[in-house]
Amino acid sequence: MSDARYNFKEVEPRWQKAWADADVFAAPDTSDKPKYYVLEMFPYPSGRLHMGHVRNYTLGDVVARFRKAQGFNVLHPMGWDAFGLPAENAALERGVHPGTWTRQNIKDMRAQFGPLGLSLDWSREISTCEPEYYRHEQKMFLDFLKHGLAYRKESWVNWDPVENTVLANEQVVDGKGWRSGVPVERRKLNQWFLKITQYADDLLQAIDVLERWPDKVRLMQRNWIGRSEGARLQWTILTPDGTPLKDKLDVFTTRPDTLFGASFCAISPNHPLAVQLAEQNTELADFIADCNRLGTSEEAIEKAEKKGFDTGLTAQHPFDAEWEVPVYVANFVLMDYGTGAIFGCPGHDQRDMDFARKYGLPVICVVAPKDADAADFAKRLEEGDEAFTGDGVAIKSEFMDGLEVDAAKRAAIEKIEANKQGEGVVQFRLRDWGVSRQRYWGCPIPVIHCDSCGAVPVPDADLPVTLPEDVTFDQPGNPLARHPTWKKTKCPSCGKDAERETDTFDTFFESSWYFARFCDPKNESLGFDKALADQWLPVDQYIGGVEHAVLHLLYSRFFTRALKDCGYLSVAEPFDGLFTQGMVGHETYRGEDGTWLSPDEIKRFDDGRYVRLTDDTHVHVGRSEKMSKSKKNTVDPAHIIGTYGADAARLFMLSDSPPERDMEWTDAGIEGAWRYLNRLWRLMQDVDASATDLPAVDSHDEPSASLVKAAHKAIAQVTDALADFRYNAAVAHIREFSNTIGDAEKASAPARRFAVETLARLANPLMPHITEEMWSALGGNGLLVDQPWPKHDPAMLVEDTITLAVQVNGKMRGTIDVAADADKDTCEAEALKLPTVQAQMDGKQVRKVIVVPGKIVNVVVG
RNA sequence: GCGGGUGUGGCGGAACUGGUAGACGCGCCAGACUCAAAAUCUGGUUCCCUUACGGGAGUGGGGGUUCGAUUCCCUCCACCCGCACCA
Repeated sequence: MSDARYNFKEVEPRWQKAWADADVFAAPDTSDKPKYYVLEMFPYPSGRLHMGHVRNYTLGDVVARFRKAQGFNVLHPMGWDAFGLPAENAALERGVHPGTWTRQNIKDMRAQFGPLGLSLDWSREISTCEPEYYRHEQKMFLDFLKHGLAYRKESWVNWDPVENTVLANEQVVDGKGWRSGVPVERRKLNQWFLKITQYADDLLQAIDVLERWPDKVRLMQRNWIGRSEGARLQWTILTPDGTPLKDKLDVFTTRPDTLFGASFCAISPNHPLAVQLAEQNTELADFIADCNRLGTSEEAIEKAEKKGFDTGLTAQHPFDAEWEVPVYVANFVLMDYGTGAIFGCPGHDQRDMDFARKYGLPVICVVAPKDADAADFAKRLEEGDEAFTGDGVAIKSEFMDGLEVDAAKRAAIEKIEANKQGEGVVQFRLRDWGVSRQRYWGCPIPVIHCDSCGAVPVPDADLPVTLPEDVTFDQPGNPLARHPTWKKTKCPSCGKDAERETDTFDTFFESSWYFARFCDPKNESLGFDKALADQWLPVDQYIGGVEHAVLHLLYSRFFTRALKDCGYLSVAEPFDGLFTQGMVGHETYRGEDGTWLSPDEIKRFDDGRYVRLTDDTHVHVGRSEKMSKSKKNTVDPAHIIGTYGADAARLFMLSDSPPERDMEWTDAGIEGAWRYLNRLWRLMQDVDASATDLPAVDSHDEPSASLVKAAHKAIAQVTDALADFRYNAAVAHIREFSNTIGDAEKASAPARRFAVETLARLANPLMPHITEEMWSALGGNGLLVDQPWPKHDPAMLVEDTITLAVQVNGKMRGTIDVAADADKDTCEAEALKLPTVQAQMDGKQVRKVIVVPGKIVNVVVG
């Protein structure tokens, strides 16, 4: 009699050691097998693994183990996204150096990874905060400079007043910093930019090719890139006394067809013309200052009134020199989009309509629905407050009259181009990626500023530019900027005294190419060897949270293209398949005073009431929300794994919900998973390991035959489910199969042994430790992790007799058992014999009988 | 406001190209074992009527197509997510 309970504490570490000793997860660069690159978004080394990590890496591990068994040469690496602000905050709070803090966290987290039993190739581990890593991205940046893909310019930026640094557009969410959560301010700074807009069209079009990406993410990227077709046209600006300004006003529009409905022009408060006018006009200067003070937060925009300031200038209509419209500075015109100037057509743009009504500007209808009475429609529109933005035909528009919107647009653009007043253009919402950050714990930007030569690249021979260790965090601001000596250097070009760039790269810089570094992680002279990158890339299956849909995932797509154009590698798309997993949540609890309570501060009664342990007061139970410290609903993975083991944690995570959906962590769920492991354990102990002589399926031994058939069915079902990320369904099929084995008491010993062995093999990617133990107990050769994936025999799925559903008028009335190849007449006759069918036919006639072979018999009566 | 997604028992969720709705699990109920508990095992568990046999209703609401709809079409509702003064 062996142990009644499965002892994971002994079993799991033993197999982890066996895998490590045999080095089974190392990915050789040369192999006969086809490659398969599985990657999960690498973690920031916070020091603590959380449940979100466990879910992410478990999902990736299932992919990796399944593909390995299917005969692929699997690359499944792990590393650390090690630069970032939390390290500096730790330095500030505890006086520990960011490097020391980060490296200790990496050590701690690596230790926490061990008990999970993941199939990782640790020989490829990388850490982005080490010069061995970031020196290569300094080189890449210099190559981008040479290829015109990086530039420096002064511009308005998003300034996070808490993090004391600039943020990229993608890092501003609802007008707030993505990490600090405080409203960003606008500042004008000199910044380094990467020319992501150069690839806007390609990044957009190639989304169509990313068929193995979630539609949601593809859509988000499409919207973010925001392509719109329209025209740019130049308006001549006249001063109040009628003299034209030297510079014409460049305006972007998507509706050139509505030009004859123009009633004003408006420019952004930050438009050069506005700034210039404000120099002589304090009222305008105050207005501009007012606009800039306004936050960009959601509420601020919502509440903000559309305000304009009449400059007194007028703009000459492009198609009619006699026609002049007023020029406003308006708070709703963005300097960041288009040209920072618009023409207003109140009849066909709601915002322009609101503006026109407020400032008493004319409303001219120039598009009417095809079937409407044009004059009547125009009258109502021009008297009302609603703009018409639908499709229709141009009216009161001279040469465009009668044309539908699209045709009118083309005609307008033709005319504008013929008149040399502008041209048809494609405008993107996407902005260039600002990568300068005024922080210490990041990769130094390898540039030297010289008074005579300007910004000079650091020569290749002087790379890497490493971070100084002796920095202080006793005051706000960038420690690099106030370091006494670090920035002092000589100009590589003229040799005079010069200063280093003290900004560092955005942390998304490191994560934009790490997947390529894993292909050749030890390369000292290059970021990676081109041949190796070409061999392993693209990543076949990438897995991570949807929160990076337009951050990391877009930057990486751009970066890979830029690297390609600089000759680093050959692929343009880094991630062939993407899977975005849901969050791990937990119920939340609040006391009567509103404070959050953790699960161990409350007590649940059988009747469903919850009270606070300290004083028995009522506890409000909230819905499941993403685990967070502030809501006190976190569950520590280390504690769970210590109590139930990695396999139980993995099983629960995989079985509870489909992987793309949010899941709720519950005690009952993990308990249930743990019970199942013990069930597997007992199942295994009932098997005679020596019964290896599985006979051919014999109809005289029905119990054995059906068990073997069930095994083949399970192989087919589990294989399909694993192949398309239906892991919860895979678990259901595995459990169903174990129920079948448990019930098959009359099956022969060889049949039972075969079934349990098959079960172990199918469950291996999900529960690698206990299945390895089962394999070994059944006398399997070598390690289960090295075994090929089982194949089902299609002949085994064919049944002799089948059960057909019988309906009367579409309602289920019973079932019949017939031979699998029974003809329609037989099925019909059998169905009509059913008493429940007869009862329904009382006094009625059979109109017809529909027999769908193998599916259903439907008797239509009436 | 624009765009997208989701809606199935007490709960998480199954259901291939329209064909036995509720697989699998959680929870719950009953029983076995036990002095007792835990663990385990057996049976039950969509709702309503019925001792049972059986019948009726049922996949967010309403309508449609079909012999047959969770699945296809129209419409409405609720919730979630993304973007948001984008010219």
